[in-house]
Amino acid sequence: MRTDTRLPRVLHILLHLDEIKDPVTSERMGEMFGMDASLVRRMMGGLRNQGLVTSIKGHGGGWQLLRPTSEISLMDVYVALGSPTVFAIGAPEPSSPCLLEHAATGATRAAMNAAKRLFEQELRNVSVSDLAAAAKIGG
Amino acid sequence: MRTDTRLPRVLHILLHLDEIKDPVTSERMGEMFGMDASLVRRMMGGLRNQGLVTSIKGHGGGWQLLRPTSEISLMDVYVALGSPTVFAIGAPEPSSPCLLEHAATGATRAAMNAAKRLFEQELRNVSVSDLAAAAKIGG
DNA sequence: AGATTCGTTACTATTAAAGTCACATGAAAA
DNA sequence: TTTTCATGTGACTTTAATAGTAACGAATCT
Repeated sequence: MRTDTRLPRVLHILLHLDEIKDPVTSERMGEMFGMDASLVRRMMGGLRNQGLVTSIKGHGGGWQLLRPTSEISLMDVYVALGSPTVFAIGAPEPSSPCLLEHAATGATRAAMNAAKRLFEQELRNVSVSDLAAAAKIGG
Repeated sequence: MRTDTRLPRVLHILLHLDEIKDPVTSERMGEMFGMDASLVRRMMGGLRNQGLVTSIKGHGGGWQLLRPTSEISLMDVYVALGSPTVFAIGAPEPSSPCLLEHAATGATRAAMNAAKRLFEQELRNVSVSDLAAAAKIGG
C-alpha cells in the first residue's frame, strides 16, 4: 500500500476549520489542500460518524466542528479515521505449530505492540488545540 | 505495499540455522518455510553483508551462522534487512509554509518518532538466543 | 424549480514487498 | 576438466491498501 497520510492531513483540515468558523465545502477544502473534493468527503466522513464534525447539505452547507478543539485529541481523530494500520511491518499468524516460528512472531509482535501503545498514548496526550497553540508560537 | 514480514521470517530461519549447525541451502529453506529459494537468498543477502551469516557456494554449500545467537540482537537483524520502513502511517514534508500544516505534520511525526525509538529499543534488548530460550520453555 | 452540497459507488493509479523465472558465476566432486 | 551443485542477480508478475478521479442520486436551501 502507499503510506497512509490521512492523519496529518485531517488534522490540518481541522485546524483551518477551527479558524474559519463558518461551514466550509468539500470543494473549497479540495482547493485549499490540493486534493479532490470526494477524497475530503471520505476522510471527513469518519469524523462526522464519530461526532467530531457535522456536514450540512445544500446552499451554505459544508463542514463544521462540533466540539471545541481542546476536547478533540489526536487519538480521537485517529480512531475516527478507522484506527488505520500503524505498521508497515507485520508478523502474520504462525502457519505451523513450530515453537521457533512462534517465538520469532511473538517477539516481533511484542516490539510492535509496545511501540503502538506508545504511539497511541502520544496521540491521547495532544489535542487539536495544542497544535493550534504550537503553530501560533512558531512551534 | 504489502505488509513487510521479513523480520519474523528471517528470525525464524536464524533459529533453525542455529539448531542445524551444518550449512543449509536456500532450496531446503524454501521447502521448510514455504517460500521460493530466490526469496530466501535475497532476504539472507543482507545478513551476509552485515556479517551475521556466511553463504557457501557449490557442493555442500548453503547458509551458516557466523556468530553465536547470543551476540545477534533483533536490531542487528532489522538493520541487516535494510532498516525497513516501520510505519504504514506517514507525514509527508509540508507542501506549503502554512504553520497549521507544519503543526499537524510535526505532531504526527513526533508520535511516530517516539514509537519508533521504543520499537528499536525493544529490538536491541532481545537477542536471537533469547527467542530460542523462550521457545524451549514454551514462551 | 433549480442550484448547491453531501453521500456513495465504481474505477484507475501508485507503491513497495511478495513471489516467480532464468541464468551467470563460483566451488566442489567425479 | 567436465559435471553438478549452490549462490548472486536481474527482470518480471502479483498482491494489497491508500490515493486519486469521475459520476450521480439524495437532501437542502433560495
